[in-house]
Amino acid sequence: MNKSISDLIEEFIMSSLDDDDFIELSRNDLAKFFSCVPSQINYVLNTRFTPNRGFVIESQRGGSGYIKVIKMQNNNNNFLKNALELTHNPLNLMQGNQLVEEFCNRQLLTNREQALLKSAINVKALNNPINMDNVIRSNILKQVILELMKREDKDEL
Amino acid sequence: MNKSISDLIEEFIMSSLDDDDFIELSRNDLAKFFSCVPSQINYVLNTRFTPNRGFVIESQRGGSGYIKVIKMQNNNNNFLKNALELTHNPLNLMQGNQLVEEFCNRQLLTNREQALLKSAINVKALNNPINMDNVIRSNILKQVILELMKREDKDEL
DNA sequence: TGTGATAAAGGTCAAAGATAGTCAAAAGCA
DNA sequence: TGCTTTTGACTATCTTTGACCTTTATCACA
Repeated sequence: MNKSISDLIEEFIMSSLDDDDFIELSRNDLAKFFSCVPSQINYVLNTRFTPNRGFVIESQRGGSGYIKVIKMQNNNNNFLKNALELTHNPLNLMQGNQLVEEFCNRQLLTNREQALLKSAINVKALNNPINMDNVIRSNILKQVILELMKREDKDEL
Repeated sequence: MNKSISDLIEEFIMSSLDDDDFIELSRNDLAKFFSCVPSQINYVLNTRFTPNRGFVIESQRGGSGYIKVIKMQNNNNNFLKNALELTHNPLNLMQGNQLVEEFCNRQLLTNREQALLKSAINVKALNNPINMDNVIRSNILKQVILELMKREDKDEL
């Protein structure tokens, strides 16, 4: 696959996080390194290092400013509760997929289950005449989360 | 018989799939290569690389977008083929659940997967203002079936 | 020492660019 | 004449870019 600059920046940050729970970076330097405009760094952070995927961003402006990308800890109980909160609002395809991926990362779903659920919430599945995709998607995920909470520690995965 | 451009495009994609289970291609490049309009690629994909013939298409728009043509592994399973037929019509809750149970009986889904999918198609999940539940339910199951046909694995993590 | 100006970060948002999808009319052909 | 193929206008989605905005550290200087 032809990788976009955003993909490369994502990989770079991701691999920097291999060893540590967080990294601190300079938006301007990173932009220079990848020969892109600084705001593209924000684009990557906003679309790829989201809470749904288990990341938190902290930053400071001004002289000696920085951006800190933090990998969240694995506490699945809170995670399920938070996830349930998320389903109170409509979720677009990307947000829905990210949530499912995060379930998988946290070993709450197998890869196969991940793939099946992504199919269940994809555009073709939910395509409907009144454009309620995002609402239905979050309803579906809410029910799935409730099911997961119900079964937790009943099955061994 | 005189071959149409669509036939040639079909052959090209087909032979690209000889060695691999999937290929990724650029709609615009392929259209340029065959000196046709981009939408003709969609025509070929829609008429020749259908689920019935054992293919699934995935794609992404925007910068560094792509089209992925995937050879299904499991498309000889007659039960799955029949199930796919069923999803061409709306399915009510009972019919949907029965279908999922039948998958489980035939060892195409684990018990956990069964429970998750039943959650995904239950009344609360699909509740929507214009009562299209049954249509959406069958769309969801169609996508799940295609995913199952695509995969040959039983389970893993 | 307090403070206000300035420079050096990072943030936001919308436009432009790059792909792919849809649909129906036109063209071709059996 | 009726089905299949070809075309292109319009739409949807993702990425890249840049102008403009906000925040903060620091330094000059009263």
